[in-house]
Amino acid sequence: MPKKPDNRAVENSSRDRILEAALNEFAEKGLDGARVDSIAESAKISKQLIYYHFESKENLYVAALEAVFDHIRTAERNLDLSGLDPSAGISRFVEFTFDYVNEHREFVQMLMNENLQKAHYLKTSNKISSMRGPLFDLLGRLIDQGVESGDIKVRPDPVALYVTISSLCFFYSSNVHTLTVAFGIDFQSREVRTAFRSRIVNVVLASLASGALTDAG
Amino acid sequence: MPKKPDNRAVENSSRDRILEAALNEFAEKGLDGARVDSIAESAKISKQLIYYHFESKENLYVAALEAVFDHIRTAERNLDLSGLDPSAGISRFVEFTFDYVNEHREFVQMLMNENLQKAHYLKTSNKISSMRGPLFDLLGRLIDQGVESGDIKVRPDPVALYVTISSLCFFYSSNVHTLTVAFGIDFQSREVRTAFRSRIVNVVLASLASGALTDAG
Amino acid sequence: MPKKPDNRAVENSSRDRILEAALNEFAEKGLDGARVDSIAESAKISKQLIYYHFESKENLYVAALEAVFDHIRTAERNLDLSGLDPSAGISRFVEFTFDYVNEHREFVQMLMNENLQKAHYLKTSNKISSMRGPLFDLLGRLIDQGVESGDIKVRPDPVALYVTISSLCFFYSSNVHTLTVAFGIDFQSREVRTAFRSRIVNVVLASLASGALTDAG
Amino acid sequence: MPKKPDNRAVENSSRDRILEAALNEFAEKGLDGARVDSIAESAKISKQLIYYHFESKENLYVAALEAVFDHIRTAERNLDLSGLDPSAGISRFVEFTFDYVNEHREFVQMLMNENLQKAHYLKTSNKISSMRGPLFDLLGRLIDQGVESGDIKVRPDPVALYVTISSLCFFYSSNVHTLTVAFGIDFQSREVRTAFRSRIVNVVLASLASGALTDAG
DNA sequence: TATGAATGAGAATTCATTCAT
DNA sequence: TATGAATGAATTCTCATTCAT
Repeated sequence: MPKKPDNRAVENSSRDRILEAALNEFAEKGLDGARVDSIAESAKISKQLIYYHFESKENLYVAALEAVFDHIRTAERNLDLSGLDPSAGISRFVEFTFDYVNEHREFVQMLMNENLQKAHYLKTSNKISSMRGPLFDLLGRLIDQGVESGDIKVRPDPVALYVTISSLCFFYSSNVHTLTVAFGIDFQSREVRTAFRSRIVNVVLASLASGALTDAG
Repeated sequence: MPKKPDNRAVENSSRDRILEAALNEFAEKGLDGARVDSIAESAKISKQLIYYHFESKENLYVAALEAVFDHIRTAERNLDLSGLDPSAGISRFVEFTFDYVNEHREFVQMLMNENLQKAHYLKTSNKISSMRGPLFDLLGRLIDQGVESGDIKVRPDPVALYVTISSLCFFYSSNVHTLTVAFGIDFQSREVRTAFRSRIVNVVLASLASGALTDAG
Repeated sequence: MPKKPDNRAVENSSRDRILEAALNEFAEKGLDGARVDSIAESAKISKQLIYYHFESKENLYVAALEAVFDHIRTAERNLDLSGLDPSAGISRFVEFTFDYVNEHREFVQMLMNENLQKAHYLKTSNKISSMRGPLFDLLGRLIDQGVESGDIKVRPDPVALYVTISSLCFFYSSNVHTLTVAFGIDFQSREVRTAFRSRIVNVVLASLASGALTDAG
Repeated sequence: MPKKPDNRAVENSSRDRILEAALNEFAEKGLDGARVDSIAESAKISKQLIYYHFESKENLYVAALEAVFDHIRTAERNLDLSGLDPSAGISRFVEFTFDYVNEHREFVQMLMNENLQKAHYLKTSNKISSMRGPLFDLLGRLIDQGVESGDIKVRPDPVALYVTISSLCFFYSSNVHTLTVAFGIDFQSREVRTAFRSRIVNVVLASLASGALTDAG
């Protein structure tokens, strides 16, 4: 007379389901536009359970925000650049960034939401201690390596490099819709994406080579 | 027996005040977050008057969106690059873009809002016929000129160039808050801004020179 | 073609109707027990109008509390003891108090509610500046008069006298229900009430005469 | 094969803790204002256990009400007036009452709550058979004694006497907060309390002596 | 053109209670 | 006896919109 099978692995805990549903809802609609009812519905639990687990809509939003950062951190930590020369390493780095923001629109949307709210909840959260993540340090090491090996002639400012890469990758993802309307080209299509992806790598490498990103500006 | 004085000038002003207040509110809070009450309050008129002039909150949002595009178009039309060689012209172009997005956060915010809503209202509006604006054509002409004069060795894709410039300028403005949190540097300060502004110019010129932005990618 | 008749006098403003309904509801059920829905229903207006006029349930409670104090103050001011000798004046005073608390259960209930909440809202309200009301001063004058005329042998402490009268009158009204259960007598009936009313007068006069209420205790 | 240890002593304690916590909560907040969650928290047990022991919030309220009456009955039964002459006996009686209501605010609060609800649950409870308690009978005997001995000239109505004493003592405790606000005197302080305590004794004795409390009124 | 009063539909949140273990 | 998870039914409050003038 066996008890219920242990299907814990199969059906996520309802807390997890709530968080996942919330993430989608908040990413798409923002804090104000999101509806607790609709989160409950997609998580297939009663609305009240949300309050049981998360206390308030705002708290849930913060939890979703933290989840999104958790995820990207893990992905970043798994990025392995060992064995690549500086230039290849930076290329890989750019590609990783471009792919991540294009495959994880929720992350991009949450970050946009946060910026629209002047980073209000990011500042609040003490779980998102450092927003930079491990990749920034990686970038620093690549620069050091490149300068040492002579591959990089002029040492770029790491922040400038990081922001440049972020700008080029993030904007493509965050502004797909207006770009698509503006140019009548489908920026979500594989072709356009691929073309921009490699151009961005080129732009970054050209900037490094030219010394455009030095500290002095 | 004409009784009503011709107070069109006065009447107009209340409509304008509403639009201005709405623009601020929508830019900061988005369509969902914005409150009609709060718009009425900052415009110092009754809520009803908003409905008299604009019919609905949604309409008012569209009007604000159109106003924002109206404004940038006018600014773009006033940009005079005559007498500048291609490289200087493109530099000026980049600087204009950078300055505009940093001085007109409402524009940036409205565009972010639109992207979060998959450009829903931009697609709808028939007043915002072309989103590209006059500058895109200007850019085309600069490229032609440069290629002809030999200043530009490899003809870049105009869309790629435009998107690159936009990415670098827009992201800086749209993500100021998270950047500030991430790096503990005040990205709104004049110094940091100036440094990034000239670096962006450099990046664009280096990209052009290196042929990173050709059609082929 | 006459417009609607001016029936303002007949049908109270809806704000007044809300306040009246609220007073009844809060008196009977307390702040927590009261239901905004039920207030709206008895006032025959939409629930939302309550928020339009009073902002919150709590605010409405305070308004009701203030109304109740407004009312008793007016009644007190209309009490005319001129021409009565001290003893008759004090008798009249006691009777007035007894009658008021028995005819205005809402007042008694609101005061009980406040005491259960440690006078939280009474302390908050700045409209209920002085809780003592004009009667306390009147009592002081009666005492002075009586002492001067020799009718009152030992000067009583005015606070002690006031509290004694209040105790005897208020308790009868506030505890009618438990008294009725305890003694199987209907304390709300005219007979019982009348009997207690005159006994209370006697008790107060006896206390005064005996010097039981002097300052020293 | 008895496995369960006899932990009745331990088990009991959680039931008692619930009851104690409930009593405090109900006394302070009333039936409507009380929160089951908050009772569970202060009793340091799970909310479910409350339902296990008491079935419903209402039941728990009744249990708390009964507990409060249980307690005062026990205290009353322990009051020993033997060996005191009628006047001293009545004084002691008054003092006991005054002290009890001032030291047991929960009792006072529960009674106020009941009166606000028109004694609804008092009527219901069959455990609180007689609300009068043993003291009322004691009072009757004191009167008989006093009349017989000649100490009391005019036989007072026992109910009138009881209600008079209750009024004076109970009101002081039930209305401490509003009195404190009204007169700017701390009615909870030992000094004020002591002064009122002895004045109340005086008032009662004066009333008895004067015949103010006879049946006829 | 302008407003104060009023409302319907919804939204977040609360809370007593039950379920499964 | 004990608990954490879960829920139905309210309940307060919000907000875009309309009505009457």
